Amino acid sequence: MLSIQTIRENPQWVIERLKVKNFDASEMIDLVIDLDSQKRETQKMLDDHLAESNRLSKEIALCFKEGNKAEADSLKFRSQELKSVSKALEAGMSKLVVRIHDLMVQLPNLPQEGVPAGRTPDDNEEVESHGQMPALAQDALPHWELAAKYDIIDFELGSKVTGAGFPFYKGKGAKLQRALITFFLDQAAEAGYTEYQTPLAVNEDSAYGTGQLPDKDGQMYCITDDQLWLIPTSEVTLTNIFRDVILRESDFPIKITAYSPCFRREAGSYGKDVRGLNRLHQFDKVEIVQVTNPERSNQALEEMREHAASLIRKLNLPYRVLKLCGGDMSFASAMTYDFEVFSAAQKRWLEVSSVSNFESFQANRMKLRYKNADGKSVQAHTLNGSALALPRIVAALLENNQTPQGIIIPEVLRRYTGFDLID
RNA sequence: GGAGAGAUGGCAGAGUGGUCGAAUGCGGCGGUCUUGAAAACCGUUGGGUGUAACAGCCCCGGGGGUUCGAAUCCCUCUCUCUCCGCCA
Repeated sequence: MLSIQTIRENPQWVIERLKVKNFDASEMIDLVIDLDSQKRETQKMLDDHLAESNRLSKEIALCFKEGNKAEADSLKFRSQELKSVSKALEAGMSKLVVRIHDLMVQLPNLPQEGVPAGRTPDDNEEVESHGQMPALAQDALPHWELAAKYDIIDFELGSKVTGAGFPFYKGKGAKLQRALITFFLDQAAEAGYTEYQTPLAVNEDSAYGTGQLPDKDGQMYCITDDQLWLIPTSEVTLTNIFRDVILRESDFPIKITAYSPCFRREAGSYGKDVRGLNRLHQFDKVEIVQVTNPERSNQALEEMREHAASLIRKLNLPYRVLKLCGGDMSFASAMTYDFEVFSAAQKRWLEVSSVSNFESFQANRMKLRYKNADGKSVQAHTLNGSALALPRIVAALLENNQTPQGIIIPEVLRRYTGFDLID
């Protein structure tokens, strides 16, 4: 959520910035500003009435002490009158607060100056590419066929036991999953991230805090009986650790990581996008999160970008990094890099990581602050990124590393898998 | 799941209707003393909103109610602890 101060002080600038995200905010901003000034006016009146009530109460107490009952009764009467006015003002206030809030949560985060304008993924800007495209044989197989051939992933069994998009991993396939998770976590630890194991479900406040609610609830699985949501990423649990927290500047940078399964409904997806491992309802991911002060957050973003890139390099996969255009960025992000690996048999780029700086957008929502040098509490900045999401990495590894003898396991993973070939 | 107890400032812990935003202790910060440190002593020390700065207003787990007035009384929710049951 943007801060109301930003909107108050610079409405035109906010509108301009949001155009980069193809969001026409002019009407909403006007309305917010109007409601906000009404709110402030009402607040002032209400405060004055309350001040008078407080004063009268003290006077009444004094009258009782002096035994002046008649005076006390007349003051009581006045106080009651005041109170009914206060009640009306208060009702008006809370209506305004709700209306303002409802509008505010609909405003996306402002993209940074460097974010390219654009509407579709075609407008994203490639900022880095690395690695050789593998030269595969003519009869190279897509990963879902390789998975069946070597009996390492069973999609049909998942469909039977749970539903489409919930695969079983089996034998060397299961071990490969475990190896990747451990490899990613070890690398994160080496980069200074503290490992967490978090709950896999969150309450409504948390889902709201990172922005999944109020309007992205269609993407999450909900446990209605207990009003819990399955996490779509451990970003939700990791970031909500800091909900309603006031940190000290010396706590920065906070760097934390977690492996978790992620649950996504992915309503509306279809076709080749959901084939095999390309898009699942449950998948594994190692997430990295940083909380830091505003001055350092872009530096932190670059550091996280390099971390994700180094993982892909170590796995020997060809990849490219895209700076997302305004239209392709998420609601909450101010700057996002996407990482795509090339999955050679499908001949497709697959997104395996997304690293974002949310600046104070999430922090404002969840009241995450820190005390700066002046002793003022100000909003911290939050960032997160995948490091990395497993299924598409597995897809690319299977496809790119296939040989007549079997699938070759990258050097760095062998100490974790205990084997160097899937055959 | 059943029975009971509780939730107060960074922590501990007073406060059961009227200058209580809250005693006291610890911790933190500043100072005196010291070559330096410790100890001792003195001072200071919650959050939010608002203002040019004051003032004012709100906050004693969350929400609602009673009252002129609520940390204190009532209702409700959440959480914690103790005992019993069940259980990886």
